[in-house]
Amino acid sequence: MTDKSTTRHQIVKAADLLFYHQGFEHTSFKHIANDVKISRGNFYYHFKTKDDILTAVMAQRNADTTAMLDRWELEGKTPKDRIRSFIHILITNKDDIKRYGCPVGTLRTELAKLDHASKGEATKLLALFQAWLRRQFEHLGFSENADMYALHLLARSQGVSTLANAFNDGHFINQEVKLMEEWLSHIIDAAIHTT
Amino acid sequence: MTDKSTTRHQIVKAADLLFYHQGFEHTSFKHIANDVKISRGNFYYHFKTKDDILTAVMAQRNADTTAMLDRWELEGKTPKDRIRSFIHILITNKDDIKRYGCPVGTLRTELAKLDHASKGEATKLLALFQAWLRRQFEHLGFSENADMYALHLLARSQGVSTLANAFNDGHFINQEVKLMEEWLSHIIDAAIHTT
DNA sequence: GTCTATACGCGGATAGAC
DNA sequence: GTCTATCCGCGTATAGAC
Repeated sequence: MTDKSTTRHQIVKAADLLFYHQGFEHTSFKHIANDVKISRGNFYYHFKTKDDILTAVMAQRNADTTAMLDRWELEGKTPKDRIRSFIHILITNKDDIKRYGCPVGTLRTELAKLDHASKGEATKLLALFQAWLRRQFEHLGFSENADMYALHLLARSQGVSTLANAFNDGHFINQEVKLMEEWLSHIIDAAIHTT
Repeated sequence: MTDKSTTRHQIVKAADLLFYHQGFEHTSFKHIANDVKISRGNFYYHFKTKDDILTAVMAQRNADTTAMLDRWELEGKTPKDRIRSFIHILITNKDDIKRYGCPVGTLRTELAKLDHASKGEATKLLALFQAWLRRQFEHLGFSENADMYALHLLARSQGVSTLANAFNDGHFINQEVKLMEEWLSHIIDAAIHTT
């Protein structure tokens, strides 16, 4: 665990938020410097280039996401509970999603368009969720369809974020979360009745 | 119908593609000028600012989308057929979606982050699809849930585009299109059995 | 470790010749 | 209607004082 009070960490934290809120390319050193309350020149003591900041942001996100998935793994008693933890981040982060969309999806899309060196890291973040979900579905007994279900759920979550942001609609999130939970219950029930 | 051979129209067409492929902010006059093969200065005879170009692009997209929806309306014999036309653009545009995501969704997300004046126009484009889908569901007899179904389908389409782009996965598109068609048949069947 | 001053290039935008 | 030349501000990045 790195010390969270260091200037370096404050830069990473501020940059992460700004990249999420305004986009990576649009965010300048000036923006970050204002938030962290340091001078623009001071930056280059901590990071050589803007891309280096992005690299640090991606590493931090990766660590945070991994920690969150581990936590869900511990807290959820059943795979179904754990998958519901995933579905419910849409509710937990509702306000941010309405305002800025999904932090993972939107940044990845931007970096892909810029053909940025870190776009692979951004995709890894999505893959982290995908692999975790797949494991949960496997534990539910879906050996064959686990991967399909994981991607399906991830896609629905992305779509909900995109539209909730576009129409600034929190009610829609609640509605879709309910549908996802029903879908989850349904495929589990259907599997039981087949065996 | 405006003359498609004019320089003005060529600029709009080139800009539209570049905004889609590389993003609006990242695209410079140089990029567009290279594609259209005119000098940078010549631009300002046709458009006063970069934002003016975007406005023209959005107007063109709006017209094109409206025309496409009208065409689907005529070609589809039943509302179900028409909704399937919507679902199938994912297949039709598969290659572009894999490479660049959904043109409507990704540009809208970018403009929202930039808090750009045209972000409302971009949202209107999504709303065009939404209203059209809602009407189809209403024609199917869903008076109460028509809006929910329209948003649901739109969200799934957005999510599929996002992930197909992230994982560069065309097979996933086929898979999800099939699931959407099954979902459509299912809600129609369920409604019949209730009445 | 943090600051100020500054170099440098790029992108948007203007002026004016042809 | 298209061109070249040019201005200007901003953003990244560097140098060097404190």
